[in-house]
Amino acid sequence: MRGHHGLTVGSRIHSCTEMGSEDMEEEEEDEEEEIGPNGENAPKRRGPKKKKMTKARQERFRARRVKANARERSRMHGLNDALDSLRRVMPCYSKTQKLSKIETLRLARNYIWALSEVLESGQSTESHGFVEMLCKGLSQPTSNLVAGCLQLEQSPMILNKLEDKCGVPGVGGVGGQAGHTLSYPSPGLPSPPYGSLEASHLLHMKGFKGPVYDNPSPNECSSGTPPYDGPLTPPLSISGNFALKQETSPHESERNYTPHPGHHAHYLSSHHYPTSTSAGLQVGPQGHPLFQASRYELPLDVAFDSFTPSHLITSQMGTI
DNA sequence: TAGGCCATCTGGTCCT
DNA sequence: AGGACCAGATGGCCTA
Repeated sequence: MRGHHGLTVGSRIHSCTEMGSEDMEEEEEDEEEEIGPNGENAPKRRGPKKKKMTKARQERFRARRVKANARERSRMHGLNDALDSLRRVMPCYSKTQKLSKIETLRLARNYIWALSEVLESGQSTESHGFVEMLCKGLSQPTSNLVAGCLQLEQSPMILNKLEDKCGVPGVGGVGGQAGHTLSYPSPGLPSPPYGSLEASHLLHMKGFKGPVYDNPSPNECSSGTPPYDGPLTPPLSISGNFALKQETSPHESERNYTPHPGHHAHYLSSHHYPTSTSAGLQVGPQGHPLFQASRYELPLDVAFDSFTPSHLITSQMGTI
């Protein structure tokens, strides 16, 4: 069984300190008589004798450990690079305000799920359901971010649609209870600082030919991962491949997810969304999670334009 | 100060 | 034997 650990914290720490100490050299080579739980002599330990930890062995062990640490580090860096690549093709991408790892994975899952639904059932990417799918299971700040990106990109008509469906006002033009109002001079087109679009994101809007990698990691190339060069391929069996029920795992529900403060660390303080309820993320008839946010703010460089479902779909399916 | 997130170290396990 | 992968532990950073 891979990854199973029988060691307790104490024993591990103990073994660590032991390994690092000079006492290792004094490790007994002779086999002691072990006493069993009932006082009887326990059978002598079988297997190869524990080799004496000489200075040389200790040094070799240390060198091996250092090498292993370096490998592990670069492995994790590769993993993080891959995660970053994933972030870049997510509905919302911000260089300064990165989604956490877990939120990135959740959003990715939802994104695939939502796009699959679009392809299978022809559901509109601007529909309420699409937003719901995207936000399902995400923390409130993240779902707000995603929904906010969507809102920024969508027309007032969509906002109205959401209003109608949710029975709550859209985020864009409603005065917040807290006195913070996010208003857009021209709907769909953000005013500065939202105008700080990155070139890669502009591509989403004009003839997008697939996800853009700003700076492909050498690790990804070397790791044998082929660069993305085609349209997203929906799963053949959507219902079968995805847990459409979107059940929250016991672990997840136990977590009682709390928004990470950092998620809005760099947001504009003047752009808050109104509070609706603090009931948590509940997608459904009772309302869209977007509007249950206690607060919503956008990061300065949020790539709201990268989330343009219709652009994405049409560009990846139609223009290729 | 508590809690969330992250990077790193570490030892165990599996695989080549 | 050595590398990859995994998960636990730990400490740092940040924010409410």
